[in-house]
Amino acid sequence: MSVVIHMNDIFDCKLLIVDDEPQLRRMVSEILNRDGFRKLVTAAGCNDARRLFAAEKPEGIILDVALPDGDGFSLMREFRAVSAVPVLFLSARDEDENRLLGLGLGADDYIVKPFLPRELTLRLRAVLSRAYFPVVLRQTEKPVFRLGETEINFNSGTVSTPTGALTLTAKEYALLEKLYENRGNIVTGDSLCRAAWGDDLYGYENTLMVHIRRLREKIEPQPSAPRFLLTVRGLGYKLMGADNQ
Amino acid sequence: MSVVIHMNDIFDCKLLIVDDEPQLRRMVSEILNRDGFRKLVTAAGCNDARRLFAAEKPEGIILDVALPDGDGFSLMREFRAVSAVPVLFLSARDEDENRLLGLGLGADDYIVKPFLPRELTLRLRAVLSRAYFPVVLRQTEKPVFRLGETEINFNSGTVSTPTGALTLTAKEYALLEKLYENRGNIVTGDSLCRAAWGDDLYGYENTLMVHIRRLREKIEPQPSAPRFLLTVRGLGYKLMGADNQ
DNA sequence: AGGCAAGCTTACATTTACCTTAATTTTGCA
DNA sequence: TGCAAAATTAAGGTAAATGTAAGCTTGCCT
Repeated sequence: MSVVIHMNDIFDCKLLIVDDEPQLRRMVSEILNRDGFRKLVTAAGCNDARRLFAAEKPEGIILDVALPDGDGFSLMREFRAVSAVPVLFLSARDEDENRLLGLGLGADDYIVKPFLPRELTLRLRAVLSRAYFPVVLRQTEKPVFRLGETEINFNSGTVSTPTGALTLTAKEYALLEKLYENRGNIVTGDSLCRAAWGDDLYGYENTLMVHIRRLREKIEPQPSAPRFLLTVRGLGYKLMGADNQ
Repeated sequence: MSVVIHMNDIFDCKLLIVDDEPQLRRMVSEILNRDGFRKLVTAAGCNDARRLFAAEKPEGIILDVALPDGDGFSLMREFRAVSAVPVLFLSARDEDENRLLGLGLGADDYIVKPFLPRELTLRLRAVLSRAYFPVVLRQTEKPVFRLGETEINFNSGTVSTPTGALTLTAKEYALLEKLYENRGNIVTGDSLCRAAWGDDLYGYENTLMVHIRRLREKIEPQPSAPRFLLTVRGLGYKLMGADNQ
């Protein structure tokens, strides 16, 4: 449980993405956003990056090695001169790999393009965890989510209703978290399964439904007539956002 | 911001699995299916594979090195002569490994049997990602689409009109998505059917019309006099683009 | 004009995806 | 080890989504 809470706080980090290719900027943004990072800032070049670094004070940087108006290595040295912000490099070819290793710049990690979305997220999480471990421990506040009369607290994994407080089980927590991250949007059953059981599950279709049912029993005033956790027949499930979309 | 609710990515790739052992065919199919790949075609030998390659036009191939009526290497050369389809080899023994590496055939990757389910999926995903990088990029964006007063949100699968919000069913979603992807252009009835029912549909002509009608009821202010989802007699249907083309 | 084919509409039948409950198995913990 | 909580499996039920059919309308061609 504590691990989950710890991970959740990593996602609050403000990240600066520096790449000259708009496509790649958008892709990285989408991957990270989809995987839970909410505070993303992008820069197209060194000058942009310097300005945003000063203005936004990001807590993590994803940095392309090759930039049109300079290079990632020297940019990182600048940043490192004034802050210990963790940096994750994106390098286009293996040849950069040697430079990264050899220069001993203190890059926290690097990824060679093309990369798997999952890999980016995993490495970034690792980098941020290492850097902010002591801080993160203290920063255990996560916003409470309201659904009508019921309040969901992801820090404690509890749901408080007018009739009392309940605690979520591990699977319930995982499912609700995934739904919450995509609140307002449809989440496929497949996606939910992966969130709760990982990529390698071989189980009955029904299992997910039973868990959804139990979750509804905890968060819905009337589980049989759900108002917040809706099923979208043929597509998946959807948790209502604050704006009821 | 936008969350991909469909598997609009590498999981949409049609895959051809070539292996002479029925057991292995089934196992690979099950692993891939379980991990999210939905379009799987299997072949028992070279001839089968050739036929299916021509008929199905797979977007990825998993190919056993040893086949009863030929060998995987030459089969791949044939495929590669006419297409850049990514190929993932399954080799029974380590000795094949040297050949794979040495021949420089351009195999995208290979796995030595026996392998972990997870490894197969991961390597395949990597192979497909590399191959379809630009395609995947384009498909991950799902902005909100406006048609006059009505707004279509593909993320939440909802249509909001001046009189309230409606949700799309699975078939309606599939059809509208296809029309949206080709907005401004005519989409044949056949193409729409394939989008909603897959390649193997046996049904009444009428079915599509009924669904189009239902869709119109949700997105058109006046379903009987459509302004956005037009029928093009003898050809198909057309969804108006933002510029009403 | 009139006939024909393509498409529309409506009501009804059927299917399938999902729900529900309960029994069974597994897991976590003392 | 044994108990309690959680997770999974299983079976039967249900309604929304989908499919079917039959009669109707529209546009096109001779």
